[in-house]
Amino acid sequence: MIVKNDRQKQKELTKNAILKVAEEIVLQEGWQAVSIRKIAEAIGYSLPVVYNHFENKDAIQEEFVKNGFNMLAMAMQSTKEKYPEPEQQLTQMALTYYDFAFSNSAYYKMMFGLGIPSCQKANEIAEIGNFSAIIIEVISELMGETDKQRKFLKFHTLWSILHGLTSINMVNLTAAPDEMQQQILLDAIHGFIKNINN
Amino acid sequence: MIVKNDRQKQKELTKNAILKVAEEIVLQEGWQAVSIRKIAEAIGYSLPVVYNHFENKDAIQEEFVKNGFNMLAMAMQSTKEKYPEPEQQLTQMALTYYDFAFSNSAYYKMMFGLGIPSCQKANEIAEIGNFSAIIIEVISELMGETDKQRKFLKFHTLWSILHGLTSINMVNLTAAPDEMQQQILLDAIHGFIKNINN
DNA sequence: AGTATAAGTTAACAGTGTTAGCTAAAAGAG
DNA sequence: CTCTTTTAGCTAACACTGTTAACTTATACT
Repeated sequence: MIVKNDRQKQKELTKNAILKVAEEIVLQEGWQAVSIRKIAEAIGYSLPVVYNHFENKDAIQEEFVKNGFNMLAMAMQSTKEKYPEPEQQLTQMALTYYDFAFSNSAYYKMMFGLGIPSCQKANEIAEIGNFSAIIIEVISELMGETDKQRKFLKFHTLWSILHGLTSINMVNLTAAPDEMQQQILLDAIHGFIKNINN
Repeated sequence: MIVKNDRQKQKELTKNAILKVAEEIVLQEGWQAVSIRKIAEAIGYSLPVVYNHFENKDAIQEEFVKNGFNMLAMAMQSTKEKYPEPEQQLTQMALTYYDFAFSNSAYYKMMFGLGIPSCQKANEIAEIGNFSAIIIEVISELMGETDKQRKFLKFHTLWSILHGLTSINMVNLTAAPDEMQQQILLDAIHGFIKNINN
């Protein structure tokens, strides 16, 4: 029925409204500042209405994690298409990764916060699979062999390097100067590519 | 006075008691399960007494971060002393790092949680300096030159690799099989050492 | 028009970090 | 040994948090 569609449409609308207002708070004050009450007030409904669209607060966070991985995957895919050579692609994609993390640090923190609630379910998030696939594709072109497991291993190594650099700078543990950071990243990627067939 | 010493002694005693009970909760249920009320009840005092020893909850967490870095530094130093060759030392120290992170994951999460509260003050924590020094020492021996900045750069790269591997496995994002993980780590360290003079 | 279903409400439960204000005990001075 | 000052500790409260039960109102269907 048309009426039923209207209902569903309305439901999606308020669901989007919830995510939108949540994002505003996340970007301005971080995830810890998001509360169900703030969301409810902002969308003009009473508190329990939020629970009609999300089972709990963690479910909202999960949406941000998925969204974040999609954004990251799109950014890297777009960078990849700008360069012809795999080596160049990978290097530039690494810079894109780093850039994404700091331009969208609120998202990045939610995606990788070690206290992530859905820790067990993290490997079930499809969006991460898409992200992985994009990188593995480039790695494949750089590697002579085609052993799936070795490609996955190399992907895992690369991702670790990227995330490690990013997160250590993010918590500002070493306070490396700004101009040094890109150098470190390029140094690490260079080493990775040089060693990709070992 | 002796009396004054007794007072101070008592104060330190309850401060240690607070940290001890906090650690118990952290190890069993994680940091998010720690509450000031639980601590107060466990040490047999009323709630505000905790605030006589720590300015706020974040101050307690900071203690864990410091402690964690000391434990990690000691473990790596101890491993280092077991091997004569720098290359061997670095490889084994990497394994120790990884092992520490998963044997003391509650500590590790507090040390590196991206939502770390004292984010700005993180570079002021002296314990991190000690930890850095131990690794930089080994790197120095592996590097021909002695440019301080380049050594720091290499240290930063290595730490990023270690932390990246660790934390990505910790949030279980890729679900790499267990036997693969050590291989990845060794692969990455091998690449790092091979490239250390580039 | 009357009934079943869904939407939205208020109010409460069980927590959280943090602080103001009071009381009881110990320390220092006369 | 008493009196005053300092300190230790307490109760109670504030302003929040996520989550849920129970009730009301409005919509849809027979």
